[in-house]
Amino acid sequence: MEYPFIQIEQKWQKIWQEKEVFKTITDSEKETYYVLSMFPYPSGALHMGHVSNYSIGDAITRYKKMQGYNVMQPMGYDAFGMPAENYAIKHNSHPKITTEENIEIMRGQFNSMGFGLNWDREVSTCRPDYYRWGQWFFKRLYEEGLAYKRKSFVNWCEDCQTVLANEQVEEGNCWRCGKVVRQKELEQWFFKITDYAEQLLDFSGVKDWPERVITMQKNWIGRSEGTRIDFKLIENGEILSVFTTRPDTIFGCTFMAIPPEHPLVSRWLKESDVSREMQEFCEEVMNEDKIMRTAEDTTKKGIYSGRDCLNPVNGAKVQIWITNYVLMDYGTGAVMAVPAHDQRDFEFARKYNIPMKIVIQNEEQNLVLAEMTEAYVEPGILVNSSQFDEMDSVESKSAISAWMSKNNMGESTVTYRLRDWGVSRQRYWGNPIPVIYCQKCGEVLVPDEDLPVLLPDNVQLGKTTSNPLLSVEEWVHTTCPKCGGEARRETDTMDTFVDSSWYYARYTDTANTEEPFSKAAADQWLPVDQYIGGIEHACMHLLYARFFHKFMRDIGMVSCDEPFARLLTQGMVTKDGAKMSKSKGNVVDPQYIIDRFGSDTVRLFMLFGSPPEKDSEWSDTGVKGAFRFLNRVWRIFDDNLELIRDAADEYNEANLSEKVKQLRYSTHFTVWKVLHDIEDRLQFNTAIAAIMEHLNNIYGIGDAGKLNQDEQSVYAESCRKIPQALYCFAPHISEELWQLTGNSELLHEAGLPVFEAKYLVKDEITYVIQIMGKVRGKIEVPLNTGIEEIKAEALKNENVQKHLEGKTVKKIIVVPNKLVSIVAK
RNA sequence: GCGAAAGUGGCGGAAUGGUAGACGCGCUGGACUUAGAAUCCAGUGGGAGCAAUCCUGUAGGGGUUCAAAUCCCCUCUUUCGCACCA
Repeated sequence: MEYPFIQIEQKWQKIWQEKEVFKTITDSEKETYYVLSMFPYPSGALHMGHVSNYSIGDAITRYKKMQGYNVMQPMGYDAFGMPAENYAIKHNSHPKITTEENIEIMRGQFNSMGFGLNWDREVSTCRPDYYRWGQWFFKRLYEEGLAYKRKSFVNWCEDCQTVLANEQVEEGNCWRCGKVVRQKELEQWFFKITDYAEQLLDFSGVKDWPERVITMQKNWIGRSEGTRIDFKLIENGEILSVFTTRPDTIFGCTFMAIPPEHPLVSRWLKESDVSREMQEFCEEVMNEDKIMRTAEDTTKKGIYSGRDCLNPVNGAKVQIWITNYVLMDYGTGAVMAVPAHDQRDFEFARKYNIPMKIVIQNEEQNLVLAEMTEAYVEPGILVNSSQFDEMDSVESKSAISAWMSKNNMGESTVTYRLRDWGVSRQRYWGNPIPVIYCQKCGEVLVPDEDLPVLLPDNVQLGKTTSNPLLSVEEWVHTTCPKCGGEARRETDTMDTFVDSSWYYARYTDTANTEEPFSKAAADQWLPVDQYIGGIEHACMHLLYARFFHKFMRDIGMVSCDEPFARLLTQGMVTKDGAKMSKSKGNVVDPQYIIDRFGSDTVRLFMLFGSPPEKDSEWSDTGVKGAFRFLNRVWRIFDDNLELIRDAADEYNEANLSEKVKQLRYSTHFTVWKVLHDIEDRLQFNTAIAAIMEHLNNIYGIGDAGKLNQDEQSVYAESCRKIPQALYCFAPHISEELWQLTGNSELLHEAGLPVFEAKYLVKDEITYVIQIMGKVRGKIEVPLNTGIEEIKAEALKNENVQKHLEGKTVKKIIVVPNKLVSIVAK
């Protein structure tokens, strides 16, 4: 017989809803706790990854509820984005319709899982009441000088007349028509996240983030101290700046390397005397994959631009080469090449017969150009460097920088790998950028009272050239808010990362129609106490959200420095060792599993399978195992209900058998273990394992009816603790059993289970005896036995004596309550 | 290529310097049953042995330590990210 999970789950979901258990309490004296799982893209159905992720959030929510916190666990939808638009183009539908349909389905699935979500606070980024405030934020960023426009390259398919995302480019070709993708320069909007680079490197405001996420973000930001050096073009004296971390090698600079994207190059390409080879070279390099281009083992190539500049320190003439190994996005987009002391420059110079010059000598002073097979990149002594000769190269860096600064040749500077955040998207299904272009007034922001700029419904998807919104003539044509004259709307929409950069704050005050959220609501709830989501967001989403948060703080909207106090990066759900995906055909539909085994079983399996931050492997038989366990729990209660419900709390210690005393130890140990694993380690799999082990111990007692009355009390207690211990992982069955055993309050009101420390104390301690690191025996000694006595006891052990024969004991190490290690030779 | 992490039985995993393999799956044997399913009990890294016990074993190689899955170095493999996927 299977336990009646369908009735039980429906019953409790209804009760939680009717009693509004998971609504936040207003004006509460209780301390708040904000649990947030990354909101899903409404793809149409929950997948196992969602179920796994949200089971973690719900377990934490229920734990904190039991602890008495005023908990908020909201849910919403990251509803803008490319998939909905692509789907609409393919199926000739509208993203608004399909998205809302999908949201309906997903909400139903969330409810059938019984998650304790605060549905009053649902957000969906594609609804005007949400995206209105995204536009509002764009304006505030603009006003603070943190939103600006500049030219930038995009993937462009000439055939489809459209901009392609990186994932739509397959081996350099368009995913739809297969034609080659080119780089096209467009005016684009950027957020100046680099202004916050220094603050984003500071993680002192977070309480508990995985060290690896912090490391990844630090590397992503990539702070680098160095020197800006200004070279002058010979032809017109124009300044070409480079950034270098090796100013000590400046006297060894023999050429200049710049990428084809460099503004100087675009200018030269337009001049009449430009060579065909140079044009072709630039074209070719610009369309190469950027990751491959910077790869160390990629063949370096370049072409002499025909222009030269002057090395400011010695007036040497330096050729300017256009190359494939320098990126426009980093530093100043130009590199002073010192082939003798940089490996990439070395390879390049050898290939094109560019001269080299040694300016740093090794300790033996025996570096000779002709014999070098690779660049000398180690520190050394400066040579051929004028007044800096004989200086230590490391020390010379600051000296040379200072000297150049004094003589207006450059200065010390800090550069970041982090680039400004390009937010322009030439797509329909996104948040319109609230800017109007007027012939007279130029770039004008849409006034706050006119927000939101509504996304028009009647767009011609897939049939337009370039930007979809351009097809809606009546929408594009508008009047200038300043002069009332004819004007056009910006037709770019915003990156969906903008929407997800502040949603956590909107949840605190979703009903607000005057502002994104009130300061009071934000102060009550922020920062998010526990944020849960995938590691794949380590650099982008999490960094963008931190940037937004710091900006919101700077304009007085929030008080704290960080959006997410604690972060848990959960693993993905795999099957047959691979990520579940339609293309691999290894997708398991959660709904089917919920219908067959119930939400409690699915949750229990997902949480038991692996620790939350690791990937978990789906297993059909494993799910049955989780189901079997819940049935075993149910059966113990079903078989012994009167006994468990009615047994007296008090009992006479003298009448307990050793076996029952061990059961009592198991009860209290299990409670301790569950609390410890959740509270201190967020490791649910071992907490669940402990409950399973305890249940095995209960089964080990056999027929409870045969126990004496005092023993039955202990037995009853061992069962009564289970609903409280299991509540976070399998809440429905736990509530049912709790009620069946005579309790009228709900489990979150009952609070966390308690254990008694006195029952965790064992009077005999087992010591493992090691000789030279190998286990040779075990001894049982009474608690608090002295160290000398333990040593003596260990040496008496028969097997130990056997292994000590012919050896001398040099040292005995005693680790209290654990082991004795004997060193003998 | 660069950055980050992971690698333990047939499988998911436990142990974060101190008895490797808790717990679950699977498998094997037994009980119950006309039979099957379900359930319950027992066993289960590999090797030797009747047994006590011994040897071996945490991707591979080296090191630190009385003691290493755990710390350090090198190699290999897998996963995530690389800025227009969310």
